[in-house]
Amino acid sequence: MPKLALLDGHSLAYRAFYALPSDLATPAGQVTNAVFGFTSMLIKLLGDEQPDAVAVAWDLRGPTFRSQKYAEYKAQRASPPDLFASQLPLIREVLDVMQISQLSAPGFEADDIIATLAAQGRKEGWEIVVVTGDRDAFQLSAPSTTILYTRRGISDVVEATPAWIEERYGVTPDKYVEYAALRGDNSDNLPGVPGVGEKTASKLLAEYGSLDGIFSHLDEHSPKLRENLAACREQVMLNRDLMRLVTDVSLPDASGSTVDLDAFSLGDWQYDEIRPVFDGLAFRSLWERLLELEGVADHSPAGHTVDVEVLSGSPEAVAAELGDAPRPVDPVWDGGDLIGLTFAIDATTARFIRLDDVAALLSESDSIIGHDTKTVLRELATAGMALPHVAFDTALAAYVINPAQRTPTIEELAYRELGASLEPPDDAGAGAVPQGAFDFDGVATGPDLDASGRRAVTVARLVEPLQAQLDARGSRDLMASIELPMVPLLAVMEATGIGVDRHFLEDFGDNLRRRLAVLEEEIHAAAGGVFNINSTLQLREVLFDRLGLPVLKKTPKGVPSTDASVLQKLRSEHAVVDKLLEYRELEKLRSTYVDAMLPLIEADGRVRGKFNQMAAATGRLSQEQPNLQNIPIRSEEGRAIRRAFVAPPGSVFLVADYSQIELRILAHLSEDAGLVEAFAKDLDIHTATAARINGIEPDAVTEEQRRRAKMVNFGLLYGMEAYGLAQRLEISREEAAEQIDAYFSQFPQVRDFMKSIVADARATGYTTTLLGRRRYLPELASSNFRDRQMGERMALNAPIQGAAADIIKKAMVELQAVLRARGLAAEMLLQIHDELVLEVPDDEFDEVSELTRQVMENVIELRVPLKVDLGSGPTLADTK
DNA sequence: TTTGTCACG
DNA sequence: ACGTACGTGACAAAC
Repeated sequence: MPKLALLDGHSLAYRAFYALPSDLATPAGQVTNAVFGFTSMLIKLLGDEQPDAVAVAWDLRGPTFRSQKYAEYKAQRASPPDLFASQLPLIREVLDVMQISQLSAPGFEADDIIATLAAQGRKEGWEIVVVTGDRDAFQLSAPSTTILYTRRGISDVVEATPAWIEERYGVTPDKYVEYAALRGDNSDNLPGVPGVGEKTASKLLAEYGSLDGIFSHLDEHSPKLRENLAACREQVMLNRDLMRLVTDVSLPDASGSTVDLDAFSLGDWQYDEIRPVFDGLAFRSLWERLLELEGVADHSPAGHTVDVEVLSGSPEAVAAELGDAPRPVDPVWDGGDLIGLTFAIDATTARFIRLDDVAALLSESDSIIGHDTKTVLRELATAGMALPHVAFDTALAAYVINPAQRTPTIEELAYRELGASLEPPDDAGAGAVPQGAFDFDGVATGPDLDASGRRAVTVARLVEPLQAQLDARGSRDLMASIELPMVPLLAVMEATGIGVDRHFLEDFGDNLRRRLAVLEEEIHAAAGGVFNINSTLQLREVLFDRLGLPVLKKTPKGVPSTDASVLQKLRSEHAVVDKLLEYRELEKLRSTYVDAMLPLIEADGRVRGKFNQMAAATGRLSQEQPNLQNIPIRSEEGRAIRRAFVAPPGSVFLVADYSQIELRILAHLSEDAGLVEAFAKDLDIHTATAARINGIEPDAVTEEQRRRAKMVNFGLLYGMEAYGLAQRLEISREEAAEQIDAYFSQFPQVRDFMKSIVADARATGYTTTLLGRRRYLPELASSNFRDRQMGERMALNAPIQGAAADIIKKAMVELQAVLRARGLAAEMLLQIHDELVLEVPDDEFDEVSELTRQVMENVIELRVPLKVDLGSGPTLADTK
């Protein structure tokens, strides 16, 4: 028996609207609670009831036969809130894209349409399921017609069978209308008989069988009831007529009096059309539920079961089966160790290769594709194995496509790009496991190889759509010639690490602790009591309440700040402030650079941080555990930490840093004559800037003038305003504004460039670097002034900081190629944004120094020369 | 997990 | 009246 599901659109949408929170919304701010709830109910219905055909009936605005018969019908109803009305077109869109028929008829309500279709369907041998939040539909209940009634919310659905209705209301479905007519319906503005509620109505109907029976035996009722019934007779009869659903509504596309119910059959869903609609509504979980419905596997690109075999045999035989590179791989981990790689063979097959055999399978002439390949390559490098090229990396591609987003997992990417639901790995034992992996009871256990195979296959499928997006953004080259070659290089750098003098660090830590103990005691004495100096809460109390120092600045939360800029200004107010500044400095060194570093030193005396290639929105690298990009250098005390980083005997550190690379990029991009000339002449840029701002000769520039010009120069790169400059220079806002005005009048092309950068970013929604790296700036379109201003500053900075990142990455790739081509043993260890640190054997020093400078200075041709300063020494403290 | 602070470019 | 210079990672405290 075919099954037809009939839905009351408004009724269900309304239930959803009030059942779900109105903060359910798309990122763009469209509230979607009704759409979500409706769609959720629809998907549940499709799964639970498995109907063959579905139709949704809608009420139309305007008069109905009911309102014409009875002007008060639903007259008390307020018009629905805008938030609800605005969602109805979205529900219709969802239904349209799912090819579900929608019906309405002028002068009738959705219920009438449903009653008509149900009556016809029953005649034609369909099983009917009516889904509604309106009790009027109970009159349709029959053995072959189930009413799914949403009692409350969207999940409390009851199957209103004839038995259930009789049990609940004491009447059979065919008497329900008369029962309801007696009782009335407040929501439809139909008054019932006073004194007649649920109990009396069902009792009367049970006794007299019908309204006619009740009214023809009026004398048998109690005087009060008799009076009320008599008075309401007209109203009750009217109620009955209005509540009785019409079963012969003439519907559009009807041939004669009947509709082709087969036309409501569910069609083949076009997932590529449905997905954008669900994506637009941010319906991620609903999309996944949709995919889980029966019949979906055939349409789901990565939903195939991937057959994974644990391959044994000679590496040559495996290589033959794997075919030509590049090879899609997924790493298999067990307890933190890489135990092998799964290679995708085709759309339904993959092979797991143990790590021991991988070595014979992958050489420097091979290439792989994968998701976050650096993690794998680092392990291979650590094991001393040759590293293959990386032909594509899906995680890295996602980063280049949009560097502001958190790096997606392979599952997220599969969902986003392929509309494929990729099951996360099962718990141990669920899928195929590596051969020989058994637990104590002899049950196979270990990493899920099926899941690994699915990931490897998915990686291969993702290349094309991601590459297309890279192409569309003009980022193909950036990806191919910079980001991808960086992967094996960074893997080697991570595996190499840097030498640390543990004993020096421990001694330095002891020294710090002694001095901190003294300072702590002195600070407690000055404060008149013991407190935790590291607690800003407690320190605030001491400084501003107990000692009564003035509050100069507040934190974003509105409480007094105790940061270094505040303490600096309070030095003259109280002797404890100097001690606090010193305490803070030493405590930072102790906690972050001594105590945190010591446990990271590995057995061979080196620390191995991880470079993050997909973190910074500008294209920079970052580093963690430990982060060696922020080792102190500015203060004398902090610089001492650098003595802990040591080159092995027979080698030295070579430090090569770009001089003023960001200002040079600004000169190049703005083509400002003054700036370009200053760099062409290799002048001290801050002195030259000061000379021009002040209209004097460079020789006449004072220290203070240079300091101010330097601040202006740096501030420019960040979209500084007068307020910020004033704060940093500790001058008045007016003076700061004058400095900035003077700068822009001397360097007018810089001003024009900055204006055009922001204008372009506003027009396109993104910025682009010299080498094709995009950064999207949705903040520029924000309705919030502060966010918009932030967006403008980011727009100014991103092309400059990003270009610098592009340039040094390109230099690293080229330098590595040259070093390896020449068979040199020198290794890159660190990249600190505009600086490279290499470890160079003494006998290679001259050659590597010259190569490094050559490569870095000539990696790209700008309107101004790139300049590299070199330093070297046995520790990082003495490389200047 | 968030906040405040501070190290770097 | 607000907040006020870009980009990171790490620590300690406090929730």
